[in-house]
Amino acid sequence: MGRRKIEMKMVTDRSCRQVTFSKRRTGLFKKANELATLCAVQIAIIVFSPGGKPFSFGNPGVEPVVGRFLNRGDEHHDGQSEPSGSATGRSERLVEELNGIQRRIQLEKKRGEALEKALARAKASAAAAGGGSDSLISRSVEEMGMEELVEMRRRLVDLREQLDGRAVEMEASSTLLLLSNKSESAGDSRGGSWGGGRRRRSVAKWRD
Amino acid sequence: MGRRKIEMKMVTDRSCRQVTFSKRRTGLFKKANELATLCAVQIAIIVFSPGGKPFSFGNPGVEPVVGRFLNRGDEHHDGQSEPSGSATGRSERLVEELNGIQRRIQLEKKRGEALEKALARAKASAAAAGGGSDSLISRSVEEMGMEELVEMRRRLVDLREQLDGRAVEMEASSTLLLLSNKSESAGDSRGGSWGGGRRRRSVAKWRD
DNA sequence: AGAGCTATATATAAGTG
DNA sequence: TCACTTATATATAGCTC
Repeated sequence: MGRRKIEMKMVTDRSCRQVTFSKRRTGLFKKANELATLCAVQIAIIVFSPGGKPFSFGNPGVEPVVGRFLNRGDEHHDGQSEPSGSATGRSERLVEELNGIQRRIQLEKKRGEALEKALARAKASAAAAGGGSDSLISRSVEEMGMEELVEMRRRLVDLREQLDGRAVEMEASSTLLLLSNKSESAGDSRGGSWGGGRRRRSVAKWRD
Repeated sequence: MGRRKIEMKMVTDRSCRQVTFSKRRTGLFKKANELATLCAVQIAIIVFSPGGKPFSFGNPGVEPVVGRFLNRGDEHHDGQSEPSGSATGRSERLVEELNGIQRRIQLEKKRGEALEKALARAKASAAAAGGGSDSLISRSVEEMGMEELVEMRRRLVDLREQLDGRAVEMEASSTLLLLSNKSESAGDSRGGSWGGGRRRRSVAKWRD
């Protein structure tokens, strides 16, 4: 969206990263505000700057939205509201978190597919331009293969780095989630047929 | 940003509003993902659809970010504090599943980046044109590269399929786990599929 | 619903003061 | 580091299937 296209990789330069963060944070909040305005919905965004400073946006505020998400009431909205006393709140929240993860997977999948298509087109294009010789294509493919090998190696290294620390975070939060859930009675009646191995969507409670 | 400029007022038509919500929510999450990637920051978004259904995005997850915000927020905080504890066997498994999914997301992301690079290279190579190439030597390398590509793609496609099934499985299984939390029995074990619903594809624990 | 498809509206990477 | 500008890259409104 600027003079040049940038790679979706962490900006290495601290200064540039800070600038990018500020600009994009502004843009993100603006988008969130538009979404809230156009669709009259509750939304909350929490983001920590590279320096660790917290920034937030919320309609009508961060706490009401987070609270609602965490199932602590505040259902002052027209839509459906949790049956009071429901013990499935946390479960549903976890499910939504999982759904969120699933959506991210879908996003990445889409991106991958788009890239594959583009790659295919590029190769076809190169083939057409190359006339009778396939040397160009061969060279491209060859380089790509080499590139892949290098990338794969780097990928593994990066991956391990990213996982360290993240796994810890995930573990802590997830554990808290589960432990806190334990103290409640789950007495939900809908689950009668769970043991039978019903597959797919069972907890759909919202209409979207 | 479309064919026509729209007023920043609530979209009156319910149907249009829903469509707008879906599109913009997708765009917002995408932006958030980019921000998180480019600047390596923690971010969480929670939004309720017009119908009241919750959607969320989080890097590394909603819970970690919200928790950090609530506990150490410089701007807001409601004094919420979570008790800490150790993981149980069951939660450990769930945590591992979550971590696994997170790892896969990272892999997908990396894959996209790699393909993107390859694409750029292919284009550049094709554009540069004129490059002579000897069929003798590069032939073998070419074939190797080709095989490499084909093989890698196959594996990636497999991974994608697994991820899709896995995510769905996680959703159902987690819900089952939590709902039947008090009945208990746990048992489990690493290898098997969960309680009831398995899918045809047995998910091989990472390694390939 | 949900997946494309443009024509436009916006966001924003660099550049400039 | 900020405030602005500007050339490009993206997002998306309205449609179609």
